[in-house]
Amino acid sequence: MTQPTSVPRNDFIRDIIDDDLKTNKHAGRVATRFPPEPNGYIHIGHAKSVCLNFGLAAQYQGTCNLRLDDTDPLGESMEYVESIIRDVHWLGFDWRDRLFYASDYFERLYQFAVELIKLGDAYVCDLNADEVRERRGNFTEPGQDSPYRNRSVDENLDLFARMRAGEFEDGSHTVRAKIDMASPFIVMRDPVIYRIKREPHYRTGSDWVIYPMYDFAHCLSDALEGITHSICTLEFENNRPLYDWFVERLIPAGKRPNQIEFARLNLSYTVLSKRRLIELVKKGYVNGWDDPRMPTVTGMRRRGYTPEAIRNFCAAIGVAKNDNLIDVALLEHCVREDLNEKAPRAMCVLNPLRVVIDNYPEGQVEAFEFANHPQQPEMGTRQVPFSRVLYIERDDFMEDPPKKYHRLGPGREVRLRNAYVIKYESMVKDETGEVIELHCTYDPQTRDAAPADGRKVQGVIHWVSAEHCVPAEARLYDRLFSIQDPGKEEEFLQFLNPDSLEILTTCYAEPSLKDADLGSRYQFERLGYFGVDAKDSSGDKLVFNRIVPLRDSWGKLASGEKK
RNA sequence: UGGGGCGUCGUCAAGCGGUAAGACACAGGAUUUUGGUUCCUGCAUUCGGAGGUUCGAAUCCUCCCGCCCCAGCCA
Repeated sequence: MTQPTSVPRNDFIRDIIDDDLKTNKHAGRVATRFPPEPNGYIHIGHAKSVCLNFGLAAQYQGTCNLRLDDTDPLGESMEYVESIIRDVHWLGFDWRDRLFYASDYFERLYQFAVELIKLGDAYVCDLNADEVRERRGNFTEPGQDSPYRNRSVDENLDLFARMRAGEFEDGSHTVRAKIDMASPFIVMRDPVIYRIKREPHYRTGSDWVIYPMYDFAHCLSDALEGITHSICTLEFENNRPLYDWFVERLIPAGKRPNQIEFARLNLSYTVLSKRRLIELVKKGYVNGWDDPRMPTVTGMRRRGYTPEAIRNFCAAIGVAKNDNLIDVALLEHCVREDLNEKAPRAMCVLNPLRVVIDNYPEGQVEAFEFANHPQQPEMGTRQVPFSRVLYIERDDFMEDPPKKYHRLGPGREVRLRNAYVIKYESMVKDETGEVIELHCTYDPQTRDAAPADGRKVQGVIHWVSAEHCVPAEARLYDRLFSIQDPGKEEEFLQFLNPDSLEILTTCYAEPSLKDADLGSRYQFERLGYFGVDAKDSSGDKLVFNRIVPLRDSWGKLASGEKK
């Protein structure tokens, strides 16, 4: 597995690390970690964190662990763990043997809590959740001490052991850190560090009925793994005093990790809230976590995005502390930039219109050899048959074309890509008045040359031989949400774009695509980009996903008209 | 409302007292057998606002304004 060279800009974090290195704070080490909770699939927002953490480690010749932060059994599963492992690998990062689970630390975390109790810094509280909330105070008023706050160490130790042994009901007791009920940091008002929860854990089963809370588990897990820089998102800034509080009490100086926060990714027209993505999947608005409309890593993979493109995107957006709403156009730019270079070209007709070349010999077939890429001859060539009857894109003909339209219409000429210039002769309509067939003539001299008389033919359209083309299943997707920032809206489902419905249609591809390498990507000239996805293909059918959505609707995409 | 953060082009983002990088987007133009690509060109006299310090301020000070986060036994 290659470690990507493109890392996000991360100046302010680099400054911190450089400073720590200078003062020899962590004995010259740089150790980071990517710590997702396995309660969903990772998305483009996680990718930013992955690139940052692994990128920083690579930049400083340090290490980056993959840690599953599985301290709340509710909603966590092995399926999610496996998806995370797969997706981080796919993105191009390698943690070698540094795969960890917070759940592997349950015993050690328990011992840390015992130690904290012995220090007199934690106690067992008999208040239930409602009672705790009532006594927490609010932004302007301090909270009140729990009546159980001053139990003896021995009593606390005994109670905690009995919590672990399952003697108490769920929610009846907690272990709380004894800090300050009047702290302006709400999180410091005697936070719960252990709760009773009879929920089977996907890894530890029913071994435990008590589970550590994030604030307690995370910092200590970092310390246990020797993490030096624990990078998380901005909303944890308020938790940093608590992070430090635990670490200062339980971890020797010199081995204490530091938390650094950066702004999470927000993408226009995209929902990145895990809670909401789960809702989209569970309620069936999409076909699953890997639906090409999902902003998940696996969804983007099925849509034809490349790991390189995603990494470049993460590098391009930078890392800072400003709240942001990145224009999805930047993501699409990165995808285009990468695919433009590596995607072989092909022709395909989505909405066919039959064209008969009247002066082309009946039964004749020419096998043209086309370059797979206009700028990269090393990508080779392919054979494409040309014959008397072709299909062209319906939008490439207009009965009454506007001024700037330079494709086919009455009295017009157009070039068939890589082949001849053809001239319109007549059209055939059905009883409803719809054009169902065009008759044209071709100019045999124009195969690899401009018209001899110097006349200009501006339009170039794609085509496929009716007799030889292969039908394929095309899946067309538009963006899921219609407003720029659905992530900010409570009722985000009402902003589902009606045009985002999966469109299944038959397209007609050139025959060379029958042997297409499923899983690879093609750019369909004059159509935009499509990916070919192996996972969803059946038999010898081809499945195309639109990779880069153009701004407008599908109709405009095919016609490509400006304004 | 108390606290924690953040405010530089439409969107991101450099800048760290010496006179506003870059990217995307957008607008022109050139090349082009993809209306693609590529290639030029343009795009913040100004850094949330107002004062102040200084020869000099986006950078330092003061006040004000705006946005985000925190009152889960979620992470």
